[in-house]
Amino acid sequence: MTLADTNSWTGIREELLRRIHDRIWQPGEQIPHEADLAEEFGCARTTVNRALRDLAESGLVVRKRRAGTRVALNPPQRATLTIPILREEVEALGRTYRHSLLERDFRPLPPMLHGAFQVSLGADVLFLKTLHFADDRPYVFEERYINLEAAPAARDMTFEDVSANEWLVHNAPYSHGDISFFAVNADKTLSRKLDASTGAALFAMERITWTGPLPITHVRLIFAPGYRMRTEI
Amino acid sequence: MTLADTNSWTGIREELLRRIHDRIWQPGEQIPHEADLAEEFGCARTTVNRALRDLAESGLVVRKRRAGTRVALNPPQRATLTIPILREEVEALGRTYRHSLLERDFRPLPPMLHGAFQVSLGADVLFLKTLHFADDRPYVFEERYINLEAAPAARDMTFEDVSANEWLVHNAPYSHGDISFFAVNADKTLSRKLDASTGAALFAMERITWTGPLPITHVRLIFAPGYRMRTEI
DNA sequence: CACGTTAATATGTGCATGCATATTATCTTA
DNA sequence: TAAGATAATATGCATGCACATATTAACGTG
Repeated sequence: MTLADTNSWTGIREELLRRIHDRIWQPGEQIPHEADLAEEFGCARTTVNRALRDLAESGLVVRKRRAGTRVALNPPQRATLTIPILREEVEALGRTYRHSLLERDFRPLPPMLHGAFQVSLGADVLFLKTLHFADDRPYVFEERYINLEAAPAARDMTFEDVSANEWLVHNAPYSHGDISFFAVNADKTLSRKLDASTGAALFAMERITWTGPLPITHVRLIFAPGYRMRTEI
Repeated sequence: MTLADTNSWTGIREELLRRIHDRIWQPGEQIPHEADLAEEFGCARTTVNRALRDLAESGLVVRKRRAGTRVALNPPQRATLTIPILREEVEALGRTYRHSLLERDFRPLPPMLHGAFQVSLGADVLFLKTLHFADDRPYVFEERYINLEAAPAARDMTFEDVSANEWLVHNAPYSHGDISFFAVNADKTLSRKLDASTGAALFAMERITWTGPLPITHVRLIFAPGYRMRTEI
């Protein structure tokens, strides 16, 4: 083995990876089963299992009971995005964060969201419009709807000191959510707020979170020109 | 416990999750250690370990040896994107995939990429320009550079039947890579190829993959208007 | 021969245990 | 008292074993 030549599960994973990369095991081909590999490496089956489980998680091998383990035919690229709260993202860049609340009111949910974001009929939601800055330069424009049934305490928050973003993370943890990423053209408002030329292509993210069946918040973040969301695979 | 009231590691994970959501354990607070939890749930420490490891992976708790496990202060949203090869993405939508090769030649690497994509000085790379279709409607515009030192067999491929995308997945597996996502305005070429109005905001992705220290390919994908990349968290 | 039953098999998971390792607290000693 | 050695402790990891479960292959039986 190369580096971790111990019988650690990571070491075994590396060796299995090597065999896949070097085409010793072809894509689609079945690889020896756990017991055989355990014997070959002189370790417990549990250890091999751990390594194989990890490879399966990253999509490189496909496992099925009784059918065995085979090298994935089309290993999907699986990228993990870490989306921190904006303040932390800005501060991690070594810049100073601040935000300014542009609007805050209670209103009925706009019909556009009725499908994805189901609140009680006729109930008002809290609407917030916020501009986030990095070193006094606009960074993100945020529009947010908060379901007061899921986070009643939000009614009394001004969200001037602490951003809704951050407050919700601490006060209304979600169980699951949907995220989507897309591009939008800067309209007049956006171009003014984000210091972009009208029509500029802006990177945007939309997110809905729920706690159980109850929607918590719908937020759309539109990033200033030049923003890139990066990750490693 | 709620649903999986067995002493399975998933059941224990659910219960731990519930306690975090319900603020029984506050953010930043230290939670009981594995041995205690194991005793409480009447299971082996290994099982609790498995559950905690999973929570740590998703960023909800932070673990340190000796220091114990504590609920994360700012649980980062961690989203896993699955990026399949384009053909599979299109076919999964129930549409018919095809692609057409627009350009293919050997050229020196453009200076813009010299930083991120280091090939031998003066070596030519294979440049490909491809348009991907879904049901005969343009779907993605692709510009790709292939390092022939990493994938020499690419020199003899026409990439007319099988896309470079797919061919590389099968023939030049990568060990790691960088991905970034951003927005671009459609210039004249793009708007013509992708059937978009000039200036339209388009979602784009750039990806570099390596095998060890050797760069394999640099690709920029620009999606037709309206594209959204989605995932669940 | 078709079809349902049964057996074989590979992975999935749980348990008890022991040692490894990182980190913190405590105790020495100059 | 400050600094270094040492002990205590919580998590990390490996082992060996047993049983669960999904899936395939083999087998009967009408």
